[in-house]
Amino acid sequence: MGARRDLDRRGLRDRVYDLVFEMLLTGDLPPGSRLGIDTLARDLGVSPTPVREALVHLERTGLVTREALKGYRVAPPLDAAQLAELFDARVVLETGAARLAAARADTLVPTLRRLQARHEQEGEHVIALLGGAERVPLEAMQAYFAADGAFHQAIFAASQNRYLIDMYDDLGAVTHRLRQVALRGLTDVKEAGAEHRAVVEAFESGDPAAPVAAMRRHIANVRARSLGGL
Amino acid sequence: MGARRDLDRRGLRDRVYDLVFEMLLTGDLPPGSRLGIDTLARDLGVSPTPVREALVHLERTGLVTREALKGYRVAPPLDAAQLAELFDARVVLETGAARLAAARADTLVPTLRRLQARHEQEGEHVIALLGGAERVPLEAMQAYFAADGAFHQAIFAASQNRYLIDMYDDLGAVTHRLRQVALRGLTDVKEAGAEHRAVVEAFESGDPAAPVAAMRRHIANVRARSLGGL
DNA sequence: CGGCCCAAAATCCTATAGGATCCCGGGAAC
DNA sequence: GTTCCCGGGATCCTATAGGATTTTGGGCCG
Repeated sequence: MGARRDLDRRGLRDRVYDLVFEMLLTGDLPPGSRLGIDTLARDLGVSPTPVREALVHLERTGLVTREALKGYRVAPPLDAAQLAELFDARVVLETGAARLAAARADTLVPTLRRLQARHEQEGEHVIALLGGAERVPLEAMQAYFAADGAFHQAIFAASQNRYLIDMYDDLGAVTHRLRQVALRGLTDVKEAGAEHRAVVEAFESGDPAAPVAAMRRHIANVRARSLGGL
Repeated sequence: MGARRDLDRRGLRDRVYDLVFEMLLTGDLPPGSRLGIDTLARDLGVSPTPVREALVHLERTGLVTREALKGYRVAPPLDAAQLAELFDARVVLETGAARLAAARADTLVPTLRRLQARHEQEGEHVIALLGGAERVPLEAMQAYFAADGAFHQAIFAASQNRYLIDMYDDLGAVTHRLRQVALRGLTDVKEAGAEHRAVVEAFESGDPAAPVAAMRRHIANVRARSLGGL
């Protein structure tokens, strides 16, 4: 009941928000499909009111869209233009965060080394599974992406800038959706690992401009690999 | 009644959002003061339900804060750390937008010239009023800030990146709050005008890196002038 | 056979009511 | 005198009901 109490403590609206958020990230909901308020309320066993508020909250994340008096829908898939803009925005944020984080490279580098090791480990795991079966289990992929995300988030954390961190989190929700569509080739695991290593070494170099350049190259390569697969 | 119909068309919740948003931007609400849902509903003549949803929407802008089961409050004033982070984030976004906008300098420069002229005009207006009376009318100040904002927003518009634009708008709400506290000296009107001119010329130069550098200097100077006044 | 109109169902939106929680002030116990 | 407890008031949160709007399906007209 302690758990129940914690949930009550955050309010039912926040719980509904988390639930719907997860539903959207799993991706089993086709983009553009309706998110009926009453339907959601029935499925979740709550009244429409907290569902409405959770959807208002989700609307600002870009995961759902709203048309007044017409209801909510799962956000449509990203078109080519949005994809390009998304990567441009990521370059801006990630290079900016790298520039700020460079001032705290000494404390950042050990963390980065650890996360990079985890990232490569998960990558090798994926490669091993890839050789065996023809479909990699979802869990392994999620672990790999989580390790990749942790690496980037560590740099933002080191920037110690709450506004950049918030903006990156917002983009992260959209980015996650991207992975469902343009599942970038699993063959880029080695390259991504090498680029992460280059980023770490750039932080070690002491040159403040080096991490910025390394990160810019990394995102550009991710972009090329993602769009190339289309 | 056409207007009434348009308002109905957007939903009462959106209207309440706009109203509360304006209330917050005028700044007559002391930071940290409570935003009671029932109180707001009574003042606006609506039921608590749309007020609640408008506040959920506002929560994600950073203008109001929420404590579960305790209610909403006007966001507390920005402390020194937040101020520093805010300017760092602005540098990241504005230099990034300038880098992207540089590719479309030819169409951007005429617009910037026009907005810069308007900015300087409003600036001279403020200076003239400053010489006459001891307090500059609020309208003149708002016109000056609006011209300043339009200049920066034009660069973001030229970046043609909806994510950067959205992020800048979000920061804009917080930035506006800053002006109420750290009303940066009116004496910086001339300097700001010169810096804007430098930005325009940097776009004209054809060097993609020039606008980035000019914008970085501009924000750094704004920061110095703002924080110096404290 | 295609297009238009209208009515019914579904859905959204707002209002209201009741239960749960937090805050505050008074009184008793140590 | 201080601390603890507790009861009333205010506020938030969720549930439910009713009005307004959109959508859909059938029938009618051209």
